[in-house]
Amino acid sequence: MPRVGLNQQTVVREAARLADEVGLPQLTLAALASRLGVALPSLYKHVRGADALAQKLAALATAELATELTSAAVGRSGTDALRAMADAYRDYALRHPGRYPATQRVPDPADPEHVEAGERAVGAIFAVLRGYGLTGDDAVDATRALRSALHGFVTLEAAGGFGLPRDVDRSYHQLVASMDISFRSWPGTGG
Amino acid sequence: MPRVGLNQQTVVREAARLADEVGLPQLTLAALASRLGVALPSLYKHVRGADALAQKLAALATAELATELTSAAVGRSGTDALRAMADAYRDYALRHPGRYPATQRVPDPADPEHVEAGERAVGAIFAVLRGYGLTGDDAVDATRALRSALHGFVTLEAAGGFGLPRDVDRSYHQLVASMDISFRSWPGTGG
DNA sequence: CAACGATAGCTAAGTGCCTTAGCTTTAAGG
DNA sequence: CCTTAAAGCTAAGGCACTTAGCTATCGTTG
Repeated sequence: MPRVGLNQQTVVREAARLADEVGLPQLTLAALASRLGVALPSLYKHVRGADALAQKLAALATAELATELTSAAVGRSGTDALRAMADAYRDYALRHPGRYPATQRVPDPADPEHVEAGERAVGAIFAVLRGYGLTGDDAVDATRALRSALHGFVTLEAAGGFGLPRDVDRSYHQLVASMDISFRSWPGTGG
Repeated sequence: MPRVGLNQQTVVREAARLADEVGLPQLTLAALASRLGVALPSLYKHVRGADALAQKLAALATAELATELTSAAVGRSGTDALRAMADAYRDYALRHPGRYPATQRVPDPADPEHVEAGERAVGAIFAVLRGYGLTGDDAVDATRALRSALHGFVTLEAAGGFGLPRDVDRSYHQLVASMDISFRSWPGTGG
């Protein structure tokens, strides 16, 4: 029995690939072990268990998403930045149907990389909203609004929740355009 | 062994109650059977299996949500209707943490009541948007935007995704206010 | 180069959940 | 009263997760 030479990173990375292929709910330790060419209990040498794997996968996916959001916004501002970031967000969700839902897990305080990834993702959104002059409580509200809109849209889209034939790309761009208008005259009370 | 006298409706209703108490993922046939005072396989006399139960629960919850949305909007229009409906939406999600995620399941074409419930829910939103003068493709886009925003918000809220101390109620109202503004000058190309 | 120790990976075994098969008994109706 | 549909049961198998304990590999060290 030659050793395969796994470590936590290879296991989590393969879990991410598998999740994208078969869907997050179908990501099972059994399937992952078979994919990696080891017996199921061997995975426990690298990951504490199924829940811990899900958490590490969340950290990985959140970090990836944060990086894509950041790099989409770099060098742009205002409407331009918002559109680029929104497109990057949806692209990631569509390209990674298994990883994306994993990003919804709340960062584990015991995993610094996970926490940092979450902060980076929210920070990227915050930065774009700064370009609209939004700060303080207004920025918090606007960040929540933008996250809600983007997350809600891609979730409903992925779930097949949009039944009508109307072009989904176009609906998304309309949504982003409407958020752009909202941010220009954010209805905050100012505090 | 006295008969308990179950039928599909009592089973599904109890499943809904249980889901709200313990969370949708923890709604298990074993827990439900024990709650109803029967052995687990007895449930199969009333429901085809775990997946069919989830579908019936989705139909129930979707119908309830549709009813609440409709009754919130009745007798109102414009901003007033939008606010009332948005509040009803979030109230339902918060009061029914197990039922609400069940509503995200795509209606089963083989279950007319489920399909009808889904149409009723979307129809309620459509009706409110008609009050903003939105019709045709614009109404489709706006409906998707509103669903995305509301669903995204309550999902993130329920998942504990809003870490900062800023009042969540207020953020929600800001989101709804911004959607209201957007709908007044919907950025559609006109079709 | 040989012995050692850490550990990757294995088999075995137990739990919980879903599902099917087949039996028993209730209770409704002729 | 007797029949019968079906409500509910026990038994048993499958799949997923987890733990315990063993084996063998490989890097390190004497």
